[in-house]
Amino acid sequence: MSQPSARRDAVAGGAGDSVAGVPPRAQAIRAAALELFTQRGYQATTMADIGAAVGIRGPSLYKHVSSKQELLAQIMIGTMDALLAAHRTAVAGAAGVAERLRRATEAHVRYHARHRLEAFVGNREIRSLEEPHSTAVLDRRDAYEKGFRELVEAGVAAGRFHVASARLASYAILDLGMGVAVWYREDGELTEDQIVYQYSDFALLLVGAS
Amino acid sequence: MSQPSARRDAVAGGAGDSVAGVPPRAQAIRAAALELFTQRGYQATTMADIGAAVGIRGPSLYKHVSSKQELLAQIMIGTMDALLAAHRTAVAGAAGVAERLRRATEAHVRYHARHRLEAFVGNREIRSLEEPHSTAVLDRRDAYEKGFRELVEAGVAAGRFHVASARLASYAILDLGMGVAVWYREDGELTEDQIVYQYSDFALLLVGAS
DNA sequence: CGGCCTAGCTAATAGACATTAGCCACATGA
DNA sequence: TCATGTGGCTAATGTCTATTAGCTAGGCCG
Repeated sequence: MSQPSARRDAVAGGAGDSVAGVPPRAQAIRAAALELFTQRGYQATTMADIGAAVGIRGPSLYKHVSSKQELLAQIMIGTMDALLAAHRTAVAGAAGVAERLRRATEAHVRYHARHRLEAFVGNREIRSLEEPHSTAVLDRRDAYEKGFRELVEAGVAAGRFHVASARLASYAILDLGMGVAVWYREDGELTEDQIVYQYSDFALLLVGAS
Repeated sequence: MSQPSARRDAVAGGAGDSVAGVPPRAQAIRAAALELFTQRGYQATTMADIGAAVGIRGPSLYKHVSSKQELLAQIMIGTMDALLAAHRTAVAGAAGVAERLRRATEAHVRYHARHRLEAFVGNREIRSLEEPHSTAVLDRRDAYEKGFRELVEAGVAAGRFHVASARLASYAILDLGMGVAVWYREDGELTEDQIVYQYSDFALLLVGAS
């Protein structure tokens, strides 16, 4: 396998990051909601729980956010946008289809490790989203999957990759990353970089990169 | 890669199968619950929904099952037992560590395709389980993961596999199968066998089988 | 025929929970 | 000093839901 990309910091934009113009209290609420949604799930998390996590009562939350559903929607749409942005940045300016796939996989896996809460909730709570948020997220998800599939197809067309089904290979690579969000821990036995590079190697193996 | 195993039918025991001694109405209820839990999630599914799916009212369900929680627990524990049994059957009597890993992966992926509802719910609703069911399922899940990890470790010890981390490789293989339960459809463009064999090849590639 | 079990029903029970209403303390700035 | 906006609180409100109670029709066994 070729060398991993040297760019290790191209992933940002998670729901916990501070955003200009958004009051800090609202940020803290979003962060607490993210944590609780991850641990208990959206439906099992009450507004009182979220309030308690930031030291206030449930009803007081409405001074900062408009509804529980909006909290979820912001997390999920923000996550998909960050993921799409990371993908585009990773792929841009990479030479050759194998290098592009490597970079895309690195960004994918890195995002799922570094923002595992967002990614976890993003993957599991689509059913809890109401319209129009639901389609907003599904559209972005489809676009993201399409990006990977086209990368694989381009490699096949160029004779550099060898797969029975481009769709199957891209699903496999995406599923690998999503798994990371489930089990990754910052204090685990493997560092983020180790996982990112291993999984990128896996991706190139899967597509039979020559 | 070597030839896929010829055994294509060693996976059974899903929650929808008829089981001796369990009245048919209870079976139908379990099947309906499984479908609804998959589509909407456990919490979002009401007893009235499940009742409607079998043509009766919510409270009438209690003539057949003892609680909503018991419905979930039976699905999840039954699923894990079936998965463990399929794994043991697949591995038993296989010659060589690569063949054992291939068979185990085949069984894993085949179960997740053929019983995608059970597998889907089994993966996503652990948080909805109450004790002692929760630990019952987690214990089985750990045992299952351990089975794969030991397979990979045995291959490494025998000098047949080459991985940086046996744990990472086994997580990757397991995650691949779980992904199948999310997107697999019987009428999709790929048959169950195509997916099973492709993914088994992927597994052997991932561990660098020689 | 007549009792009884099965499996359904509707009505009550009891508790959550998101969200709204209305009140109050306090800081800030004129 | 005082008017005002902010951000908290408690107390409704209205709805939803699992589960239990109590009733009934109908089939099966004597």
